[in-house]
Amino acid sequence: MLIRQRKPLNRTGTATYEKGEARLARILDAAAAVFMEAGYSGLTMRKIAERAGISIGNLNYYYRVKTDLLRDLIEHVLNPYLEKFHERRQKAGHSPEKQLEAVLDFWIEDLGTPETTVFFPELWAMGNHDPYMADLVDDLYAKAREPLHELISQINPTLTQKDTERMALYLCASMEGLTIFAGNGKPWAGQLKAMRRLMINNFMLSIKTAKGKRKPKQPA
Amino acid sequence: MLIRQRKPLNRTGTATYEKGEARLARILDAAAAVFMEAGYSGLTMRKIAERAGISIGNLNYYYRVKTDLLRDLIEHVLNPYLEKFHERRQKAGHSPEKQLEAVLDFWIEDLGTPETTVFFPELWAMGNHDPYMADLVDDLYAKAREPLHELISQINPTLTQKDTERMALYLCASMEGLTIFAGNGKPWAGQLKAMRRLMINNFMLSIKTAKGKRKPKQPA
DNA sequence: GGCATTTTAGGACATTTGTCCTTTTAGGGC
DNA sequence: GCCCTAAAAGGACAAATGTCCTAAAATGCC
Repeated sequence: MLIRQRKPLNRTGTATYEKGEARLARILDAAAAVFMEAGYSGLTMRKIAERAGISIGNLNYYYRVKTDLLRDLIEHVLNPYLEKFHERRQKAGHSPEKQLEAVLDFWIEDLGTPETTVFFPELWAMGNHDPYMADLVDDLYAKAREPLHELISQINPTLTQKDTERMALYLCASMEGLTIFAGNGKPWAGQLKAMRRLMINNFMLSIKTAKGKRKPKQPA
Repeated sequence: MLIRQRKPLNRTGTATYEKGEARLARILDAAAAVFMEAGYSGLTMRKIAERAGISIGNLNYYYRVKTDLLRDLIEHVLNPYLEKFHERRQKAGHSPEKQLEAVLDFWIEDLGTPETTVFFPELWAMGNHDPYMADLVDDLYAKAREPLHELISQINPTLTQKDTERMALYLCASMEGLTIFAGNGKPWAGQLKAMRRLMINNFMLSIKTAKGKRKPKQPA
């Protein structure tokens, strides 16, 4: 009797041929599209398959379980953000003030895109019920705040480490919160630019006027 | 032949006897509990019935369709917020500055509760796929911003209507965004009070230093 | 060109879920 | 105490959904 070995269990989200590789990317694109339209609760394997133009059986060949697909999907959508942020920061090579303004500018501008407007609130909600998602989101934001942290510290060197972190979190939270009100299709979407100016001005003011307790001795 | 009339179609979320009234409240409580634990995607009629200690048939007697239950649930959870906000504002009867600080204080404090931390992100996500929910959330925030609007205008009367609205939105968005990072169980939950101080200080600074274009003539 | 492996399709199955129906029990008005 | 309606239970059903299985088709390698 032949003991038929099932498909290797760890075969999930991988392909060997180029064709499979391309299909994999299409699947994740399709999943992202469905996710944006219908949200997490409306994300079904059949909708993804239909969107990708393949059969359920084929989709199941690439992703045996839905959770694996979901995780790959999140990474597939999230990764470009960190890249974009990093690259954008490099470009603004002026003073710390100008650099920070450039980063914030980009951040707030991005929050007006349909992808960000829809995707992130969904992530926040998922994070409340799924520890894995919570960790993923926390990591992403921690990395996104790093440039803020560094630049704030340069603009106002008297701030302690903790104060700088809090200031960065303040900026981050304020901008992310704006998504709900001035994101794509939201009631205040038309005033996103005005809000951006208002926020960045106030951020700069807050950073510069914050009185730090750090000794003014500069170690390096 | 007797034409058997079905249960009246508009019979949804109402009860005639006191017993039914109490059951109705228990159902919404149970629904809220399930919603908080499992999110919208995990909210099923059977879970609600089990949580409320009744049968699915009985639950279906009160709510024939799930959407009706969901809408009542949202209202059931949202209504207390506006009441609490209104009542809190009355209490702080000092200067506009003190009043505003009191309102913001309460707002940020509330965002640390489990209910708010879990419930609102879920609403934001739902608002992206359900126009009804989007309207509901927008209305709620519009009402919640009214006190801010009024107090900001008193603190800095040189601001135009539009500038005042934007400033109110800025505060609102910043605070709501903090939910994701310093809400109940979040990584920064322990520093919620510090963040509250930081934010309110900066809010006050922003309001006072904002240079308005309004003519200083006071119409009334 | 043949062959092993990947890729694809289609069907099938158990479970879950919203909704409905019928029957039984309880409550209030007369 | 009777009767009509409300309240409650339990079962049932169709649709949706995640997962699995098998067979066919495509693909790269020798």
